Amino acid sequence: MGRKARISPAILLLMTAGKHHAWTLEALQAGLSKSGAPGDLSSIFRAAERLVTEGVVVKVLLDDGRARFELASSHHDHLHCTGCDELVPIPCVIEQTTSAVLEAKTGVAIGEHHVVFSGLCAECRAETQDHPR
Amino acid sequence: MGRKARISPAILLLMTAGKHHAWTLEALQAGLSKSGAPGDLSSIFRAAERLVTEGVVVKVLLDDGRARFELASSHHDHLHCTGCDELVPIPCVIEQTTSAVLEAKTGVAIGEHHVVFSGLCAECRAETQDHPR
DNA sequence: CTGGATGCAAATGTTTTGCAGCATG
DNA sequence: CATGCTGCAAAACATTTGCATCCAG
Repeated sequence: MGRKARISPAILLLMTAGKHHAWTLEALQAGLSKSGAPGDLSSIFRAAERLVTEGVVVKVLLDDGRARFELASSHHDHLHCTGCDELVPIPCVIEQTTSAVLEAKTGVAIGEHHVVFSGLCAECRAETQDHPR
Repeated sequence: MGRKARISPAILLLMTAGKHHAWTLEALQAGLSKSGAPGDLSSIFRAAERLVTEGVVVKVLLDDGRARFELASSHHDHLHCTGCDELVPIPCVIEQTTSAVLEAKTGVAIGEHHVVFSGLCAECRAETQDHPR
């Protein structure tokens, strides 16, 4: 085989550590760097994509233009704090029947859904008060 | 004031015409061009942003990396056909209580939510069968 | 040796900004 | 003749790819 794949395992380690729920490529790079495993964004990108292909990790595309990677697990939706940028997992809010009804109504075969609630977490609200403008 | 703003009204005209529900910048450019009002993407971009600021239009960020603009109206969610790339409006699927419960549980002050169902519409499913690979 | 992983650099795709010109009022 | 919209060009951003290299087996 090839060189001992340093990045992929390190990514999984980071994610398992649980500091964040979802990681941008830059966050991964920063985290890896701290762990003494610096790496190029492209390498991290490829490792992350590899993990996605393997089904170990899923890619979450937020509408802020940056993708996040998180450990694959049962489906859930997300809550995005626009202040600290943290992505918090929440139980899926779409009932199974909802998709079925939509399919019946629209004729569109629904494959998946993405739900993102956005707002400010308690901490960020406090900070906002400190710096009103 | 400045030159008669050609683009903004033309955009609204296009959107009102109702050919699509949501328009990417390129779709707007193509549509305007057909209407005899060619324009630069940057101008269209600025006009669209202006309309957003005025509250006439809203920007919808899909996770395919391209923003869409649509006429502002009552809140609704979306159904995205990944085949023809059309964005279909659907009634909001998030109950008011859902957000409230989430706020209570997480402490996050929820400002808004984005729900996008994705799949293949009937037409695109048919085409897919024609071209299995 | 061989194949996969890595780093660096460059290409991509889209959005955004800088800047000078010009039409409209 | 001032305002602000426009077009062209280039910057900004995040992602993605090309390519030569390197290392474990």
